[in-house]
Order: sequence, then C-alpha cells, then structure tokens
Amino acid sequence: MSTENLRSLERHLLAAAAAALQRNDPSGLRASDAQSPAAGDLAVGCHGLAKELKRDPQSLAQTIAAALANDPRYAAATAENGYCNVRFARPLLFAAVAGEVVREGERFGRDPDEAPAKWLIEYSGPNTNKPLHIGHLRNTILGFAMSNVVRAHGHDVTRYNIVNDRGIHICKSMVAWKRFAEGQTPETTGEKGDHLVGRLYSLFAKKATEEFEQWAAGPGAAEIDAYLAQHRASIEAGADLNLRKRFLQEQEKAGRKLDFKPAKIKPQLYPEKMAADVPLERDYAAWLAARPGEVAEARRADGLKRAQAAVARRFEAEVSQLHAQTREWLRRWEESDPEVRAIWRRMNDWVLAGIEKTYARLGVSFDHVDYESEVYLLGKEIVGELLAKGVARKNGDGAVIFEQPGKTPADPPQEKVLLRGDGTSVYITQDLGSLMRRHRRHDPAQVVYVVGSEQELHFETLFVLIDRLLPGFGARCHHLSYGMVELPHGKMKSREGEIIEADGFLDTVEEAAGSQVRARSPELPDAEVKRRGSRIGLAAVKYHLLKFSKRSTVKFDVDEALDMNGRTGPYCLYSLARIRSILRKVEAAGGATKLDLAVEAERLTPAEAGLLLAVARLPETIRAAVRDLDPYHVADWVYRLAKEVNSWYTASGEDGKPLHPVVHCSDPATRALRVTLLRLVEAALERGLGLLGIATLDEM
RNA sequence: GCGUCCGUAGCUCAGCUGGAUAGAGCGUCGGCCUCCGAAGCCGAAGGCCAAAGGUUCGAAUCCUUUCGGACGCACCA
Repeated sequence: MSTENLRSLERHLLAAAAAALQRNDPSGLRASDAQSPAAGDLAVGCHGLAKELKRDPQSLAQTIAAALANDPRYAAATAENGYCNVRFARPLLFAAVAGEVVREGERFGRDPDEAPAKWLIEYSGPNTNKPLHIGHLRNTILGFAMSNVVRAHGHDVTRYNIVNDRGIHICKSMVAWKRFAEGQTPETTGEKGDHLVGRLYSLFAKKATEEFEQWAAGPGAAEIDAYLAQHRASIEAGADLNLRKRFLQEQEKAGRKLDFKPAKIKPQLYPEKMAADVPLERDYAAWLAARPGEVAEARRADGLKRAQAAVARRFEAEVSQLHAQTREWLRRWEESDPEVRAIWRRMNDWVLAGIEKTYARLGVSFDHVDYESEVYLLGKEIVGELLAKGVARKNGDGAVIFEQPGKTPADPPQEKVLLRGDGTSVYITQDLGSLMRRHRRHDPAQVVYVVGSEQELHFETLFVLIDRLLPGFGARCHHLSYGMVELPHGKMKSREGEIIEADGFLDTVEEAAGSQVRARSPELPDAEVKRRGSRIGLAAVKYHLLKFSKRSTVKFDVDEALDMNGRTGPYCLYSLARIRSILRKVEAAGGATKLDLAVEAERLTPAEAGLLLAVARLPETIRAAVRDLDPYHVADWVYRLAKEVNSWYTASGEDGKPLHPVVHCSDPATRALRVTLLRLVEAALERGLGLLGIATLDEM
C-alpha cells in the first residue's frame, strides 16, 4: 500500500508546478481546494509568483498545466483564472487516502511531521458551592474536545481540572448549612450533593437579603434617607435616564425608527443625539406629562434602589451578622479550625461527588485535579519570590503589588494586587501556585487554560509574572479564551438564580431526543429508547457548544440547542447511522468482492473523489484547530463530511433511480469500490465525532 | 477615559496569513418517501461584507478614522 497522503500529493504537485516553471522551490505558488469537484481535486494558485516575476498568472498556470499533462500522476490539468486545476489519477488518489486511513488507524488525523510535545490543558474549573451550569458546560466540552484534538495531532496531553474549593463563597454555603439546615445531607434530602450545596448557597443569599430588608425597614431607614438626601441630584439624574431609556424602548417596540440604540445611552452623548430628533424629544415630554403618577413612582423606586445598593455595601461590611459570620469562618478556615475544616471537607465531598456524576454522564475526564486549597500556600511563596526579585513591591498597608505596564502610551500602568495586606491570597496567588507546581511536575512545552474571555487580563498578568520567574515559559502558556454563554434575555446571573443548571438541562434534552426516538420506533424497548435518546441529546448539546468558533458568544436558546435538524450533532449521528445501515445490508447480502484498485478506482465519480478529499482533510483540520486552539474547525469538518456523504447516497438521476447504489449496485466492482469508500467515511466520521467527545450510534 | 474582541443574508454564524461568481444552518417559497433510514435530499428567493478614507493589478480580509456592540480595567473568583 502507498505511503502517500493528501499532503504528500500536494507537495508533489507544488514541486512539479515549480519545476514546470524552472523554479527550484514552489515559493509563490499555493495549493488550495479546487472550486468544485467538477473543476478538479486541487488547484495551484499562481498569483503570488506572478507578482514576483511580473508575469500574468494565467500564463504561468497554462505552463504548469501543459507540463502536468504528460505526468501520469495527473488525469487532468487545466488553467483558469490564474489557477491550474488538477485532477489526480484516480488510483493514486484513492490509494493515498485509503492508505493513510488504514495505516494510521486509531491515530488517523495526526501530523507525522509534528514532534510530540508535552501539553497541559486545564478546563472545567468547578466551584464547590454549586452545581455545574451551562457556562461550565461550554468550558468543559470545549476543553475536553481541545485536549482530544491536541492529542490527535500527536502530542502528549495531560488534562487538568482546577477545583475552586476555598474562599468566601464556599463559606456562605457552610454558614447557611450550619444555621438553617444542619442535619441535612444528600442522604436525608435525596438530593445530588452539588444540588444540595447549591441550594444552600441560594438560601444564604435569600437570608442575607431578608436580613438587609429588616434592617433597612428599621435601624437602617435613617441611613438610607440620609443617602437619598445627600445624593439627590445624581439619583434623580439616574432615574430620569432610566425613564428615557424606557420611553425609547417603547418607541422602538412600537416600530418607530431610531437612529441609535436605546439599550445603552452614554449620558454625555445623549443631548446631541436627542437634539437631532426634536419630535422625539417633544414626544418624550408629552409621554412624561401623560403619566405623572407612574413617573413619580418610577423615580422613587429607582432612587430607593440606588440608595439601598449604596448602603448595602456598608451593611455587609459592618452590620450584617451573616456576612460577619462568613468572614469569621473564612478566617477560621485559614487557621485550620477543626470544626470549620470538618464541615468544609464534608460539604466539598458532597459537591464533588455530585459533579463527578455530571462529568460521567458527559463522558469527560481528567488526568489530574488540582485543589486551590492545596496550591494557595505555594502561591504565597511564589509571591515572596517575586517580591525578593524586585518584580513586585509592598505598598503602604503591606499588600504585594505588581505594576503592569500599559500597552500604549495612553494606557496607564495598572497595579495588580498579588497578596492582600492581611497576607491572605487572592485569585492570582492561587494560579501562580498551581502553574509553578505544574511546571515543576511536568516541565510542559505548552500550557493551555480554557477560561472565559472576561479573564483575559488576568491570564496576561499571570503569564507575564511566571515569565519573570521562568524566563521563556510565559510564551508557552496560552489562554483559550471563549465567549460567554448568554440566555435569550441576557446575561446569566448566578446570584439571582438566573442560570440553566447542567443536569436539569441535560435531562431535558435527553428526554426530548428520547421521545423522538420513541415516535419513530414505537416497538423499541424503553431501555434502548433511553440509551439512544441520551446519546442523541448529548450529541445535540455538545455539537451546539462546539459549532461556533470560540470567540463567539453563544446565546443559549434552549429551542436551538434542542434542534436536531440541519447543522447539528444528531444530523451527523444520523449520517453515520445510515452509512452503517447500508454496510450492514451489504454484509447481509454476502459482503463485497475484493477491490482491485488499479482498475476500479477509475470508476470514481467526481462526487466520490470529493468525498475522499473531504476525508483526507482531517489532518489539516486538526492542524488548524491546534493552531487556533479551537476545536470548532473539527466540528465544521465533521458536518461537511456528513453533509457530503448524505448528499452522495441519496443522489438520484432524472429517472428517480439512485445514482450511487451500493447494496443494489449491479456491477460488483463498482459496488466494492463504494463499500470501501463508505468504510473510509464511516471511520472518519467516527473519529471526528470522537474528537468532539460525541459518542455515536449504529441505529437511531 | 484606557485596553481587548466584534459588526457579513430576516435570524444565528463561517470565510479574515489579500486572489476564481462571498458560504452554511434556521426561517420563507417550491419539489422529492411503490427506490440502501424524510433527524434526509434537490431547487429558489434573500448580501453596496456597519460607514468613510487609504495601501494594492486585486480588499469582507491589511492600515486609519467614525459609528454601533460585548468584555475587562476589585485587597471578587
């Protein structure tokens, strides 16, 4: 069997093209996909070289085409628009693609030219005060897929999880449990551990609000009044701005065209904008006048809200019993107080057991788990080193400060706190600790953090800092930054309970998929319906989270995620299930005859050659995904291949007869060829979906 | 104010190391189940690629400015 693959075919092509032009190397020439299967397999673009030689691209393409016409490797070569479109000899193309798939087997898709390197990839990062929500879902699915893809490229990947198991938020759940729910355990309430603790966290928020409201209605009332009086002007201005916003939104809803978005109004820009539309301003005055009671109420309520928010800060810090106790528990935790540590350990175990179950159903895993409670002390040491090296300095109250330079002359340097004045650690202290520990353990060539884009600045700082301690290492650390997951009506706010919690959401999708399976196959046993529904539902969710490039913010429309038609996970699964169905029928009919490639490959139609080319593009797809740190490319490749094969096996001629029958193909040689082709596509789809963390199905 | 990212079809998004008629899904409209699975296939309509300048033989892609949007600029994580 040939040892060639698409890439070597491409290299030969470029070399031959360069030789035809009497060039020593193919610089200035670029190989790309042909415009359509009918045009050819690949194309050599001559524009770059034409510029260099000050010649017409088309004449270069013609010279190449003429030279290739005599080369047995090529069945056709034509010049068009400065491109030389090339069709490989069929047996060569088939042998190269099939050879690579068979040769590589499980490893199909790797880059043989890439030297394996040690990669660390961190993703998921759960908190031990609540269950996973869809934000974690995007992170976890993305990180798991990325680690699969980097591994498939040929690297040695270690998957890392970081558990945020310490800090004030954990103490809130603990205080809520101790005060309001002592005695409750996952066993007594029947809840999943993470859900129980998450409920306690919400309970804390609820109790804290009650505490505040009680105080605000009693002893705090005077303080709020004082605040209102003191900040009257700005409060009224704010309330008026909100009223205007409401007015403009109503206008837009009513269909009135506005030349700017009312969603966010910059007060300083506002007057000119409004002046530009005087009728609008006049209408606003009328709108206000028409509802005096409502306007007064809105102003009052809005003002009160602002005042309360302002006063709440002091309340939390100085008055609240609940918050005081939480801070006390955090302090006791750092002092290793036995009672606090025991409760902490117990509740963390509940949460982690629950989250572990969610990972299991998602089919994701990790090689190492770091706990922030274990690395923050090392982090403090690292900060000490930075201090000793003069990278950081202490400020007046003892906090350790790093001054991060700005990016432009207009960008002022920023002071980042690495350690609080009281010696307790902050976010970056812990990351410094875990990163250093990982470096010592693994000496990785590359480190990837899968974390939302809102933390870009944080990682920039982290990498700059680690680079001062380990010169050169900072450049090997990367932040796989991805866009947020938003609900249809806006941003998720976990404190207000406006989240889609992962387990419940997965249940919904799996059930929805299951009921479709049931509708299509009424005779199926329940267990099988459940199994298929679960796979299809998970495929839908995972694909939905990987089908957009990482930068894109995902508006999490549940209906869209539930959609099983079009560019979705279930579609890809369906495509593969159909191939398998055809292959089963072939087996049942006695299998296929042996393939004599030299002869039968000539029967390949352009669509079939296109299918081969699509399969062969996995390695370069993986290369792009690793280059961009974005598994999206693989998701796209899977869909395109599924689409192409779907189109191929359903294609019919004018008479309505299938153009590419397999089971019913009367010519055994063509049948053998198609069976082989389908096996290649099957293997490729299975491989691609596997990289995305999507488990496939034989039947749907 | 400063920084990062973004503005492409009605909607959601690809394409962005400059090159062949700007692609896909959803939605809309019209076909296709005596024919290997209709979670499917085929076709149609729909775009001054935010705007204006520039660089270039050539710009959705590079540069500048303006407008619009998201995120960040905590001794929170």
